[in-house]
Amino acid sequence: MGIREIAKKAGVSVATVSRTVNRVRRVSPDIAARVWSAIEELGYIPNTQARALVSGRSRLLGLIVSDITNPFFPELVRGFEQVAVRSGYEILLASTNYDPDLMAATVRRMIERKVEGVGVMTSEMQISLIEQLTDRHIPLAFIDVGPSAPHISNISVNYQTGLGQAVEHLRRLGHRRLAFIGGPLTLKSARLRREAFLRCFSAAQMDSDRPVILEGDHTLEGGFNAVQELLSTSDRPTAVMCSNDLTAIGVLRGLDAEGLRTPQDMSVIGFDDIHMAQFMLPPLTTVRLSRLDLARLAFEALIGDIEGTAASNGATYRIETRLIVRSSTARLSMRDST
Amino acid sequence: MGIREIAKKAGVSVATVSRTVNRVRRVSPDIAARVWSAIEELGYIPNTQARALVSGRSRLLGLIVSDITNPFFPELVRGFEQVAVRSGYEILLASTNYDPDLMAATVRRMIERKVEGVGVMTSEMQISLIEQLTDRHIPLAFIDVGPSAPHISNISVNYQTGLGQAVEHLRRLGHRRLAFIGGPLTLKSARLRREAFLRCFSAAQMDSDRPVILEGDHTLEGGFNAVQELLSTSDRPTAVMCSNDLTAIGVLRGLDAEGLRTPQDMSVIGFDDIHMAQFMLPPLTTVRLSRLDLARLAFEALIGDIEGTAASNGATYRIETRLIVRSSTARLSMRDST
DNA sequence: GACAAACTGGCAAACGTTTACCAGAAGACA
DNA sequence: TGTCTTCTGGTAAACGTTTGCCAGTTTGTC
Repeated sequence: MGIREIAKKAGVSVATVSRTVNRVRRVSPDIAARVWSAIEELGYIPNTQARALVSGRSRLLGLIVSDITNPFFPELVRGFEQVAVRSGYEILLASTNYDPDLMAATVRRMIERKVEGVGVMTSEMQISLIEQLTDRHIPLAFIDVGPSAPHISNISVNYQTGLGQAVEHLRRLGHRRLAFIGGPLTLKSARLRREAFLRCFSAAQMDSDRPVILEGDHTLEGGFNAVQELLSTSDRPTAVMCSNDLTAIGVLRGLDAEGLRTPQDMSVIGFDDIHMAQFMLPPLTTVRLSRLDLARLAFEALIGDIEGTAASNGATYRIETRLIVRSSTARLSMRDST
Repeated sequence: MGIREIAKKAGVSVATVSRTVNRVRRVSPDIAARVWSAIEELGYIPNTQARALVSGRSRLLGLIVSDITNPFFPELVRGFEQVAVRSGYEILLASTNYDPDLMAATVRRMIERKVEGVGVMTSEMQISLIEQLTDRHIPLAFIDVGPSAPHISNISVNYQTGLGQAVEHLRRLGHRRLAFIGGPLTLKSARLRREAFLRCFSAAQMDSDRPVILEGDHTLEGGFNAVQELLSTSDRPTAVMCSNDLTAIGVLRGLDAEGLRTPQDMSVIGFDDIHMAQFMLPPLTTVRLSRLDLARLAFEALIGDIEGTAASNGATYRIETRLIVRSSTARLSMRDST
């Protein structure tokens, strides 16, 4: 079950077996054949740990997400896994559930396992933790919120495009009073989305008051609960933009609970375009942020740094967003336009 | 950065450092203190690979799911991860996407990484693959479909209870013509659900024809597409039971597309009770199968076998299901009862 | 006070690989 | 034919830990 047995069975040295398996340095065809058949016969599978120990390469990548339960992430995880496995890497997944202690423990686990890089798909990461990684020269790929430093790549999401299209879409439908339900303000990525929305709102010249800004928490419950608050505002908005799809789905449900219909009584737009969005009632108009692209970019960033093929310090990748119009938005009805 | 540096800094041997870190065999308090402070100072983190190599324990568990994108699984993964990490294990996640080749590759990866056990949360596993694992004495925990053999545990889901409650619920509401949208017939777990439904149907004495049985594929699209077929049957059913929640959600959407209302025109019941089910419009009546319990049981089964605390061959664990009534089911209206 | 038992620390051999270095054979070239 | 390369295979030293064994010291018992 070890390389030694194979060597003995094939009548060669362990070095030759290793070289055959790894296809490094020519080994004569007949000997290689002997080795392969011995491997076949004994069902030998190399031990990655030993391999990693001596070669210094674990071929392990960390992937940290904030909440695996949010459908956005499984789609991202799948993309990341696919491309990683194809390149011979394994992935170590961790869901931190927005808990800083868990995050710290996670980083430690990743270091213990000697990951060669980690994708951080969440914005809650203390500087000290980042340093623990970079001090050990472990490349990091952040989405949006990474500091710029050597061995840290950033996938920068262009919220502006999609959000701009969304606001414009609502404006054309006659909406003037808009609301925005954001994520927790402690999350930098949530703040970015909110700020981008605000900019788009200004740019659209709605000739109206400032939009109503509500704080959600990127969960279904958060969206549901925000509806009460939304409806109790004086001069009630006619359309609401949400910081993610989960929030929007919660809003849909909340509106229904209050006896309001979407989109007749309120237009709703989500963000992310999770697969399920198109199966909602009504199908959700939302801004698409491709998980597959995100996963690919994060992986490429990491690999580029690890294998030294890319400029290894602080590359920034850009990713676009765009509006997908479905049926949760509609022209403002006369009754509401007052 | 290795145990050697710590030893030198603390003025002790590597053995002592190892023993201090692992808290095995008393080491005198003052020496231990010296070691710990050296560790602290140098920011030493042990190398798991070296550890695993010599101790023969990787503290790695495999978790194979069929489709990480199905919300049922992330919830399960999270539970599994939580309890595993708490016990000092790491988890290697793989999503096979129902692809046998991917499954084979996955098994190989798991063996290479020397996992100590694997939870198989999918039913597509060829005998030869199972053998690859068991030949190496790697414990397996299956849900529903595992063969019974040494080192193979099974979590057996009692579909009967929940499904029975569901059928009875529909019967009381006056429904007599039922449909069932199953998963792919190639999936054993899908077959089990279908058969359990059939048994419950018979038991309920519906004094009617056999139910309409449709084949779905456990996806949103599958549910959506099945609706056409469902509506085109002669003597159209008045209620439909789905093999999982994703299918049910697809059905909700499909019915809406056909201009039918749920539950007035058709009652719908799902299976799993994914978190999102209660946020559908209407909130989905469904049969709950606790992911957390499932995860816990699978983990316990594995650990019991690994650490030899449990009867190590072929333990079977049982898990219950129960109906959660929400709003996607309603009393059969006069118009439909013919 | 003598002897045994129990502690505690160090030395060195594993664990299963990769890989630098070496040596012999074979081919190239004059 | 002699010398210089180029190939190809083997030997053994790593990689960073754990742990069996040994030895020296302390504690306990009579």
